[in-house]
Amino acid sequence: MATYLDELNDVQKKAVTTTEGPVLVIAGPGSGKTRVLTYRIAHLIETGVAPWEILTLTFTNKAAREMKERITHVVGDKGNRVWAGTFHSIFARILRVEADKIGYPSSFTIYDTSDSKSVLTSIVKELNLDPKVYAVNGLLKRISSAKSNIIPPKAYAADANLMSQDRMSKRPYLHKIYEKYTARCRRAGAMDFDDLLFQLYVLLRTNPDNVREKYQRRFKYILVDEFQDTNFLQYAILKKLAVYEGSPMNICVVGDDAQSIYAFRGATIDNILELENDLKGLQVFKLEQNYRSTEHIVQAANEVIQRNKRQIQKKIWSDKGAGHKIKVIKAVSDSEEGKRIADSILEQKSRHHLSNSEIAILYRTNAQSRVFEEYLRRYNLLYRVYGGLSFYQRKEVKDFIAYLRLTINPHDEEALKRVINYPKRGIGKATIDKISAHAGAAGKTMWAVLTEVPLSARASKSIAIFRKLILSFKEQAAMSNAFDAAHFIARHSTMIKTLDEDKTVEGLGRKENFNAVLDGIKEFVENDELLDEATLPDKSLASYIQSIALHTDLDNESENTDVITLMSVHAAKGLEFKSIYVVGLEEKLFPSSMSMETTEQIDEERRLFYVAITRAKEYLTLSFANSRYRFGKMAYNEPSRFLDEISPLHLEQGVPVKGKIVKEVNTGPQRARVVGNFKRKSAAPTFRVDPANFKPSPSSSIQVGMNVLHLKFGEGKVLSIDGGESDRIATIAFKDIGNEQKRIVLRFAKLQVL
DNA sequence: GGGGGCTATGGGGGG
DNA sequence: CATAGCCCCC
Repeated sequence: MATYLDELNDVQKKAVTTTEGPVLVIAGPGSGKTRVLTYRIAHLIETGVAPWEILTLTFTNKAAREMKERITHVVGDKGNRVWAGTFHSIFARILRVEADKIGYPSSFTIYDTSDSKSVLTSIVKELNLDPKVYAVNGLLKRISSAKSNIIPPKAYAADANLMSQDRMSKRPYLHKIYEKYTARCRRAGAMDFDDLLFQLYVLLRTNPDNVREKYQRRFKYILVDEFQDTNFLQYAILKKLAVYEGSPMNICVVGDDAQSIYAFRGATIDNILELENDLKGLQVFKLEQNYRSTEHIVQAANEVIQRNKRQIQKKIWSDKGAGHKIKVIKAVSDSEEGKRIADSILEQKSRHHLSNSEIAILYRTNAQSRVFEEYLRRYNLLYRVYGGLSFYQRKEVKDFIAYLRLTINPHDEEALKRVINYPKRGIGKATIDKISAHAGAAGKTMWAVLTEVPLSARASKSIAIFRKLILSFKEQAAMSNAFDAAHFIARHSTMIKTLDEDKTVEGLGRKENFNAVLDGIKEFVENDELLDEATLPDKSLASYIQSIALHTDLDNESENTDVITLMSVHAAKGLEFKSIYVVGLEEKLFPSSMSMETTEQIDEERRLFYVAITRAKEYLTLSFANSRYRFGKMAYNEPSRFLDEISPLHLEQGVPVKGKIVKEVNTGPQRARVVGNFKRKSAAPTFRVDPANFKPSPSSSIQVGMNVLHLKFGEGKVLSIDGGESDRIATIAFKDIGNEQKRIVLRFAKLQVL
C-alpha cells in the first residue's frame, strides 16, 4: 500500500480510498480536508486513472494551486495534468473552446463587477428610470441571483412571483433591465462572472454537437471542494457532468455546512441535503477531529455554532491540549483598537517568538484595514493587506487592461468607453453619446458603427485616428507575444507619456503600478511555470488577458517575505495561522447591519464568526471598540452578540463580555455620548466593584455560606448550591441590591471569595 | 462641443 | 472617503 495512506486516520483513509461511486465528506475545520482531497487525487492516479480525467473544482485559485502543488509532491509532474481550478476558471477555459457553439466568440471578454455595473448604469439611464430606485448594486444582485437559479430573462418575466416582488419593491421594470443587460453583454461578446457558470450550463443542456458527452467522458472523476458554497446553478452543472444514463457517478464533494458563508451569492446548504436524493448510493464520511487548534478554541467554536438551528450533527474535537485561553480586547475607539492590536502583536511576538507570517488580523469589511495598517506601520511591523481595492481595479491598471481587452475584442463596449478618450484625444461626451445612441438603435456595438455615425469633421477625424490606433494594436498583437504587444500598446496609446507627465506623488505611484503590469506580462511571457499546464504554452495577448481576468488579489503570492496578514474573514477561509485576531466585534459590524433582519442572516454571520475563530491554531484574540468612525461620522455600537456566545471558561481571566467589563480600565476621558443613531436597550452596566481590584476565585472553591463578591451585583451570601458536579448553580443573596436572590451558574460566573 | 473643477451621494463579503 | 454627475469656462 502506498505510504501516503499511513498519514491518514481511519475515516480520512476511507474517504481517500472509496474512489468509486458518489462520496460526501463532511469536514470540520482543520480536519485535514485538503489532505484528503489531494491524497484522493494522488490515489486515483496511483491506481491508474489518467490525471486529465480528474476534475477538481475549488473556489479560489489559491486552493487550486496548493492542491496541484501537493499532488505533484506525491505523484510527480503528471499531477499538473489534473484539471484543477476554480469553477469560474475551469468553466471559462471550456467556454473558450466551445463558445462558438452557443453564439459567443472564443475571444469573449469577461466583465468584472464594475463593468457589469457600468452596463446597468447606462441601461437605467436609457430607460429613463430613477437611478435611486434602480440602484445598480441591487439590480446586479437580483440579476445575479436570477442566473444562479437558472432563470433567464424570459422566464423571469413570466414568473409571477418574481414580478410581484419587483412591483412591491417599486422596480417593475427590472425584468426589462435584465433582458437588456443580457442582450448588451452578448452583443459585446462579454460574459459576466455568473455567465461563466450560466453559459456553461446552457452549453451542457442544449448539447450542441454532443458536447455534453464529450465532457462527461473526459471527466471520469469529479471532486468539489467547499461544496457548501455552491449555488443551485453550480450544482446543476455538476449533475449534468456526473449524473447521466450509465454514469458511474464518481463524484466526491467535500464540505462543511457550518462554514457556509456565501449565501449572499446564492450558495445553499440545500445542495448538501439534496445530494442523498440525487446521487444514489451516496457514502458519507465525517471528519470530526480537528488537527489545527487547541481545545479552548475548538470548544469555543463549538459553543458558538451550536446556536444555529439547521445543521448536520457533528462533534468537532481536538487532542492538542487545552492551550491558551481566548483574549478579549476592548477599545474605546477604532483607532485605539488599532493601537491595542498592534501592541498585543508586539507582545505576542516577543513573548511567544511568533514570526509575522504566523499572525493574521481578520475583519468583517475590508474598510477596517486602515487603522491596523496605520499602527503596524508605526511599529515597523511588516504586513500585507489582501482584498479590498485589488491591483487590477486601480484606475491606471484598468485603463491599460481596457486597451488590451479592446485589442482582443473591439466589441468590448466597457473597454471601449474607458479608453476612447483616455488619454484625451478630443472625443467628448457628446460624441460618445451620439455613437452610443446610434449603436443602440442599430443593435450593434459602438465599435461596429464608429465609421457610420454622422459627426462633425473634427470629431470624425478623432474617431478615425482612434479606430486606426486600435486596428494597429490588433495587428501588432496578432504577430507578437503578449509583452511586445503590450509594450507597443503602452507606447502608442500614449499612456506612458501621459503617466510620465504626472509628477505628483500619486502620479508616480500610478506609473509604478502601470510598470508592474508590464512586468507581469513580461513574466507571463518568459516564465512557463505561470502557465496552466493544461493549456498550450500560448504567449499571446489573448492568452494573457484570459489568465488575469479571474485573478484576484489573493492570488499574488507575496515574495516569501515575513509579513502579517490582514484580510476579510471571507478571504481567510481555508487558511490557518498560529495567532488570529478577529477585530471589530460589534453589533452592526459583525454581525453586519445588513444581515441582522432574519435568523437566517444572523446564522450566516455566526458561521462567518465560526470560520474566523477556527483559523487560529494556538492564539485567538477578539476585539471590539465602543466607537468607530464610519461613513464620515461617529458610530457607537454594542459589543457583538457573538462575544456572549463563548463561555467565559475559554476566555482569559475575568473578562465576561456580557457586562462589557474591561480588563484594563479605559484610558483617556470618556467621549460624550452622541444622541442619534445610538440605540441602547439598557443603561451601561454599573460595577459595584472596581474591575481592576477584582480577583475571581476558582469556581470549585465556592461553598454554601461563603460571602462572595460579584462584579455587577456586589457583595452577597451563598445560600445554597444545586446542580451537578460540573454545572453547579448557586443561589446567592446580594445585599447591595436589596438582598435580591440570583441563581448563578458557577461555571460561568466570576466570583471572589471574601 | 470638450475639459476641468466642484458638490452630492453612497458605502458588504468575492469570482 | 471615493466616484459620479453637474456646472461653468474655454
